[in-house]
Amino acid sequence: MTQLLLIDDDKELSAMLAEYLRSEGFEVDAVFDGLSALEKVKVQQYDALVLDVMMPGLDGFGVLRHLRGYSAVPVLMLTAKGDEVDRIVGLEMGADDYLSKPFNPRELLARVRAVLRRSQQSTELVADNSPLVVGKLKMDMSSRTAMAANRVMELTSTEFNVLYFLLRQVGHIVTKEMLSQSAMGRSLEKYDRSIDMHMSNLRKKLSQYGLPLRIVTVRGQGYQLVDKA
Amino acid sequence: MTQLLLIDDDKELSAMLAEYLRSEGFEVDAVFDGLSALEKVKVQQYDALVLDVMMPGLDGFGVLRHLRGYSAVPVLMLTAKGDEVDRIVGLEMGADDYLSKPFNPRELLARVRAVLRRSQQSTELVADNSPLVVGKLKMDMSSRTAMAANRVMELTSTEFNVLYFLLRQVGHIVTKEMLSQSAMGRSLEKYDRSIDMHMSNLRKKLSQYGLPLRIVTVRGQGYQLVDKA
DNA sequence: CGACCTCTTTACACACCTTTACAAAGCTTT
DNA sequence: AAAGCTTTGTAAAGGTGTGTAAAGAGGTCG
Repeated sequence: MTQLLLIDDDKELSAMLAEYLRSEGFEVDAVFDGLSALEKVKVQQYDALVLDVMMPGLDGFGVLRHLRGYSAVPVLMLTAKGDEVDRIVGLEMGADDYLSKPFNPRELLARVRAVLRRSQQSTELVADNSPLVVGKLKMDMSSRTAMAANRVMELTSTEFNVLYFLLRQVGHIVTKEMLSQSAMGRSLEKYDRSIDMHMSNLRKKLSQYGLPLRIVTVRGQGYQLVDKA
Repeated sequence: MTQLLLIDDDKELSAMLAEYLRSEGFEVDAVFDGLSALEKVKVQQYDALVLDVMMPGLDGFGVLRHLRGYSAVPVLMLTAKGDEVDRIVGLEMGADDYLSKPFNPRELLARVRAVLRRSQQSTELVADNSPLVVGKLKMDMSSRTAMAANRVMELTSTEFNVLYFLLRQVGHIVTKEMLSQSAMGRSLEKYDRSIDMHMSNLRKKLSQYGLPLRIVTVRGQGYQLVDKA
């Protein structure tokens, strides 16, 4: 069953949308403010979020910014202003799609489905552990080996995890928190510089093996693997 | 030419609205009952419908329900004053927007345009990070690089974010609040001058790389990127 | 045990971002 | 037109985040 979380302070609209989405076969939870949403997401795994921008207290952008520090769950944003700029701000902050209020519920349904379809495609890649290839770099999770143009890369275990995670998100920013979780299985603590050191070492190895890949620092946000070719 | 169909049993109001919308550049047909409306849409393709709920015979809901069996044409509904239930029923049945009577014709115009814009937008691909090109400047989010006529621009992370946001809105004013949200991920606080400093630095770099782009200040409102070419 | 490997922490330099401070420009009030 | 207030431009100071060498802390293996 596909689980959705609806976050909108307009309770009447929420109820209506929830009912409509349930009638289409989704399991729907609804909360009416940003903080409740963050709490909900902590204890329950959702397939997608429908998030209103305009809310008292923590608004939609705030929720999204917080969320993107540790989660890649698909988010569809709703905004009252039919304003293109809000849409772009949202998308740049990591929303997956956008719908301006008022909207046709059927369009919401179509977009929720589209967002789910897209995320499904990328999680299929995740679930399957067939080799991941970008340019001259090939990484195989099942044998935990990395090949740089047919040459085996000598990577430590953590380096492998870090590079693998970066490679899966090539072209996108990943936060240190995400890297810490996925490569070392723990939360990032204050003054923890491990990730930085692994990055430093990985950069050396990338150039040492002549790979046209760069690890770009995005100050205050994280790192991004870039394919120069 | 954009084609509209007006459906309202009030002939005097219809005539007035039709004339007003024509003066704004639309092609407008008007009918005065639900059945005529359904016949009209069978033989003619409209870009949007303006549909009154309260009509003798087949009312607006009836028209909409029938219509949605075979058409996705954008529909703007006119409802009785402050009738919340009508609004919800209408949206649930697939209306794209609603307006309560009596209304300002200019608001009708704005909403018709909004509905048209949305219906056009909804087919566009969303969350797109393909390179953005304006004149000699090309910015690519997936590699976080900016090229000034084939020369890589040396930009800091935040400068990149700011310029990217300005570029997406080239020719339009963007507020400092929006810039702060999209480039730094936080709200603009009072006495916060960071954006101003980034603008100052970006202006230096734009001229340093010989780009024919100016960052224009719009006092009290924000900034605007202008292509001089 | 010591030699080796890996990961983490420390330490310092540097780059980047924000704040401060003041000058200048623009708008409003008198 | 002058005075007063607000907003903006920008140099410089201050604070924070990042790069990386080196030392420390565990672990494994002979």
